[in-house]
Amino acid sequence: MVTIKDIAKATGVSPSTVSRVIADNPRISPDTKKKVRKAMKKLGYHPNIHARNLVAKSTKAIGVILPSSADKALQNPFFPEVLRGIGSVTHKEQYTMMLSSGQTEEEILAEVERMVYGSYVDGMILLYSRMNDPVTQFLREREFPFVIVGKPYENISETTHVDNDNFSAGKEITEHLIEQGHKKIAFIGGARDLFVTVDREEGYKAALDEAGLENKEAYQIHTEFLKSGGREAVESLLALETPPTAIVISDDLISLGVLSMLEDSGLHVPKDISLVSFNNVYLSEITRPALTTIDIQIYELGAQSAKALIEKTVNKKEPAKRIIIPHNVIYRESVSEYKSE
Amino acid sequence: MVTIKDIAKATGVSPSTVSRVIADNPRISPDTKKKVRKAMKKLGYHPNIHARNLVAKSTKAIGVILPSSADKALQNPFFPEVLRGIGSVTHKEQYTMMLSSGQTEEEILAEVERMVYGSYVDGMILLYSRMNDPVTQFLREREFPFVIVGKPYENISETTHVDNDNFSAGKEITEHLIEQGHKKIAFIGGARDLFVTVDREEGYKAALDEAGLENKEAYQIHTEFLKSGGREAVESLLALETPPTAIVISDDLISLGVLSMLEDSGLHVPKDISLVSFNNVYLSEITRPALTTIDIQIYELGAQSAKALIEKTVNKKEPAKRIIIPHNVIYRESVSEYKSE
DNA sequence: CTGTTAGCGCATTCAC
DNA sequence: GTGAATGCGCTAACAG
Repeated sequence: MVTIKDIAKATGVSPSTVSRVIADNPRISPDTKKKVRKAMKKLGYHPNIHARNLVAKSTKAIGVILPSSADKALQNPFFPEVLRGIGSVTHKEQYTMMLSSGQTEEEILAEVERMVYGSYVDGMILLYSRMNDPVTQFLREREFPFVIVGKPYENISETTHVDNDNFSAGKEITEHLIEQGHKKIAFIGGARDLFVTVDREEGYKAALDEAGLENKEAYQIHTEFLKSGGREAVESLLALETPPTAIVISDDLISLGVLSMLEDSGLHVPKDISLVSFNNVYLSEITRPALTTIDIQIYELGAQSAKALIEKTVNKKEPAKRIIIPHNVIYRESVSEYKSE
Repeated sequence: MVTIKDIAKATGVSPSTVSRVIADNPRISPDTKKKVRKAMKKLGYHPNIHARNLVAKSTKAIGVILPSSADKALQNPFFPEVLRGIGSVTHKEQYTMMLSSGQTEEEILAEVERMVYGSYVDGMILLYSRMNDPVTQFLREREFPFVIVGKPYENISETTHVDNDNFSAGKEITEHLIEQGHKKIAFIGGARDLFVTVDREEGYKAALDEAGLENKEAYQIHTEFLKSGGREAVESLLALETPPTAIVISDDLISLGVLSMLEDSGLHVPKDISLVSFNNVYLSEITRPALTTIDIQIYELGAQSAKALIEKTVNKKEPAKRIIIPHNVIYRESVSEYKSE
């Protein structure tokens, strides 16, 4: 391993000079800078982060916390995509990205504690948001920089987060359905304890209200992201005496399941029933018909969160921010006009 | 920040004793251990990794390299799942996991160099395998510990990797089709420069050969993982004068697209045509019909690779290993018996 | 069984 | 503009 001393010896200057060259200290003569840099390249010098961090107190690393991996939601293509977004800026800023999952909430908390106490990272990005989350609490108490992707449950105004305007998104997409003549519109969402779901649903309701449409309780169902649980719910929805002619679904992944079920029951999308959803994950292009969905710019969600976090870590007094990533409707083939009989 | 000294002072012992307690050195009396540990807990001591690593030369961290993120393949649910597997063992072993993506090959190489030269990590897991990969080459030259998930392109016997027996998997699943009476079986695979694809295809061919079935060139097509490129290919396959009655598809994700296309063309799976694929990603349960697929145990692939890597980093002389994770067929509804006319 | 000493690689005073 | 000295927090000899 080639150290600062080695290159000091090689160039005949002192270690501190080399250190200053690395930091690009303006008080070093251009000549020696050039000389030193040449030697660094020639000998293949690379700074040792541990030594550097030990003294500098900054790790140039951020931690990314995934939801507990017991959570099937992890399978959502959402995550690789945020990770990509985060990675793009950490890379550009020469930051390092530490990933932490954990099967249970306790495991996650333990990892987070280790990371902050052991000074592994300068800040954290939470890829989930839960009520009474011990991790969030811990971070807040220690005043450790963090940002949430999504909507915080508590202290919203004091915690910087990057999110979509899910209410508006829900409203817009529902309005699109209404414009197409639909009047009986259902909503299928994931677990109700997620803000995303709730917000999107509120938007859906608001659109119905504004259009003077009936807001039927029976039209709103909540089901697990994946798997069978939802089957019965959807079936009962279709068995209603006046079944919906269109459905707003809170996540592309759920749409996939619903789509299959529908076709299974002999209902064709969009001929017999229309479908819209959210996220614009690659899946939504592959399905037949391709899904009309809201693009929430997942990549950008990640990139912006990383940017905000890094800002926060370099300037501890950076105020809490709320960053809203714009969304837009991607029109594809899962919606058709409804002609009232 | 509470250091070793603080707790030394608090308990009236020397810093080294505290250090020894941390390392659980057997030559420390149970009494002082207890005393010291109590103080650590009380004062909230947590070791500073940077200090520790600076002297100990081991980072207790591993790097995980994703394929270049330009690659759409990153969207494959395969990745979150391997990550989960890796995370489970890093967590258990108190290791840390650093993630690195990068848009281009050069970016990735740069990150890897930074990681090894800056002694960020003790070893790396590569989640891809490519011909003439500069990263692999670099790691090999520097004799830096790494393991590949998948099959290495060069020096197979000298590089430890964890993989499935994709040849057998391809053979078995094809045999299943043959047992069901199918004689005209096609193969749809991803890019041909991936070993996974090739191996699975070879297995498919071997099964045909053994059964004395014709191995038609026109029955084998290769298409991008996602998107439209494949549409025409599949359509031409169906337009053949004797179209296949069953298709082996190299990845669940591709199956999803093919499935939609098929239903689109009015062909019902499995009534009109049977489908089998690989990976057993959660998607394969959701589709209608649910896919008969090969479970390759992605989670285990990740976990074993992490285990192997950690072993290798603690014992540098650990010989190169090849770890084969068993697969098994998951029978679902995308296959039906073929009754020859 | 425990304390003392030294040093890991680097950034940063303080001198000159 | 540059060098010498100091210390970050910890582990690892070497003593005793």
